[in-house]
Amino acid sequence: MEKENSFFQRVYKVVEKIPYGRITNYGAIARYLGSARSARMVGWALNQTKFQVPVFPAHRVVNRQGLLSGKKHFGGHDTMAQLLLSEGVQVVENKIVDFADRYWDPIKELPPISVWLDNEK
DNA sequence: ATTCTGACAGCAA
DNA sequence: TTTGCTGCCAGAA
Repeated sequence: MEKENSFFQRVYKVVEKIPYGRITNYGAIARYLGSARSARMVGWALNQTKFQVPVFPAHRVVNRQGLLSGKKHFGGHDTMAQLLLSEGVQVVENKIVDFADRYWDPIKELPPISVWLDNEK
């Protein structure tokens, strides 16, 4: 069990806000949360959301090159790619085709994390 | 308690 | 341009 406002919890809150059909990357989330060098941990956090119900949109997070680096953690074969395809996001050879157009940056789209946290108190 | 290992990314060489 | 090291946080051994 983690603390309520642990880094992990924050990651989840941000990922939940990623719009349908849009994607972002690990680094962007880390930066948004104020620890720019924790991109790695974002992935680690998502790893704990496997097989969660309702489906946690972890498939909307890829690495900065648009590659589905977390693919293997979705069990089966191309589950991650298929989830994306079902949202209209084209994937070719583990890579998102129109990455730039689909890109969603939490830093631009969401209010500052500080404001957000206040809101929930 | 200490050490290791990640779904990454930035920077030094 | 490519490779390698390091930071960051949490959990497992």
